[in-house]
Amino acid sequence: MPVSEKKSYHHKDLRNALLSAAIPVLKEKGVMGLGMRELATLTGVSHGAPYRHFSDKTALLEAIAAQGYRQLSALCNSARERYRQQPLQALEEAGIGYLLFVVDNPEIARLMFSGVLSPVRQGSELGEAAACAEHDLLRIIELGKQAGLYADFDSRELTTASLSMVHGLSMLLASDRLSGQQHDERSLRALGRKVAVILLNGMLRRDAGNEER
Amino acid sequence: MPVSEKKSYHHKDLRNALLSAAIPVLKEKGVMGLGMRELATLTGVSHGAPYRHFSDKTALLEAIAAQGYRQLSALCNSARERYRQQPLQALEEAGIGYLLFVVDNPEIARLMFSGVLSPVRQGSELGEAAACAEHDLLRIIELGKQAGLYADFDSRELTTASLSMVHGLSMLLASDRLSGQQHDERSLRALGRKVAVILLNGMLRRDAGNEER
DNA sequence: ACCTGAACACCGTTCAAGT
DNA sequence: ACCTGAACACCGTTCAAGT
Repeated sequence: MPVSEKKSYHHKDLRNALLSAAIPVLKEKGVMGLGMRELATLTGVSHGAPYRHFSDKTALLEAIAAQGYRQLSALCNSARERYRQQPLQALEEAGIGYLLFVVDNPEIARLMFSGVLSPVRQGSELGEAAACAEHDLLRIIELGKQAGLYADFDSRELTTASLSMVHGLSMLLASDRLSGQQHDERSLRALGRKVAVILLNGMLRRDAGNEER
Repeated sequence: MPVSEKKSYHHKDLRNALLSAAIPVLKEKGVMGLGMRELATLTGVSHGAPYRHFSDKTALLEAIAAQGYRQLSALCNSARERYRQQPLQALEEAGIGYLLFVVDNPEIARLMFSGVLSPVRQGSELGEAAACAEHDLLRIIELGKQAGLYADFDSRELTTASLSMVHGLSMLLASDRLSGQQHDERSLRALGRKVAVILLNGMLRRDAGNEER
């Protein structure tokens, strides 16, 4: 029996199969609707099997959230490298990437940000991934700071403000709380840009030739 | 047997008793840890009783979220009336009130904003309360807009930006995602003010004497 | 009108036993 | 090392019956 037929007693990579199976379920029925037993059935395995790979339902959810953070990290790093010489574009691109990710994956974002997954304990896979993503965003802001683009706020304040803005906008969009807003990429990019203008308008120095945009 | 001893067969106001009992449980164990049966026990009633008052666990959670929105409404309206002549102070005060509410009641905020309570169907108690709160915030921004304080953005953009900022900051704080940030009212007000400076700095016109602060 | 208590179908989780 | 299947304690929800 070839690999194509995975009827073998041992499921090749049950761990990843479970994670993959969880995502559509999460999208359709939300966190409260996702069940361990259902996941087992979906991956063609008995209901006890998942516990070889995840100690807990929470552990499974944490693994999914960690994947999400890794996507955010990747996205920040790619924006930073792509616009190495234009820190503002890099920031805007990362912000819009963040926004698109949250809108495309609202349930994963909920997992990451809703706090359902208790106060992230230090050292866990999830904690690592989250801290890493935060740091990757901060690096982008430091880029602009070092280029002397921003007004006299310290980096901490700038990061807090930027993160708050993009995070808030993303979550509002993800929960459909912005009346009459389209969710296609075009509209979202336009909205992101408008909000970015207000934010950057508040962050930038006024004296120099900040006419980069 | 006097009213103090509520051993009577009929619980006087079970509905509100259930809602009150739910809040501390929510704070301690989160949404996933709250059970209908537990709530029944806590209010001294059999496990079937709550279903006379809430068709569903979801209905109970929606009622709690609706209470939260009503608190936000109240807070906006009080800020608007208190600073009727200073639209910026009104906005800042409402924003900080929002922030304090979310930090003090993170689990309720999660209920309100996490989207666990499916796409808010029109006409429900929850939908009404949410729309009302949103509108009350918008009224504050309109106040400043009419006073000609803001730069040439339309009201929609200004509202989106303000709401995103305060909502994002609140949720980040509520889930402890802002490293090394204290949660006492003093620190929170200070943080809120710093972020408000950046935001308003981006929103305000520059020509006139916007030295209100 | 409101509450009780038995009942039902379903969870998450554990664990001896199988391969 | 990994999976099965029975078992356990616990859910949310329903409903006839009580007061």
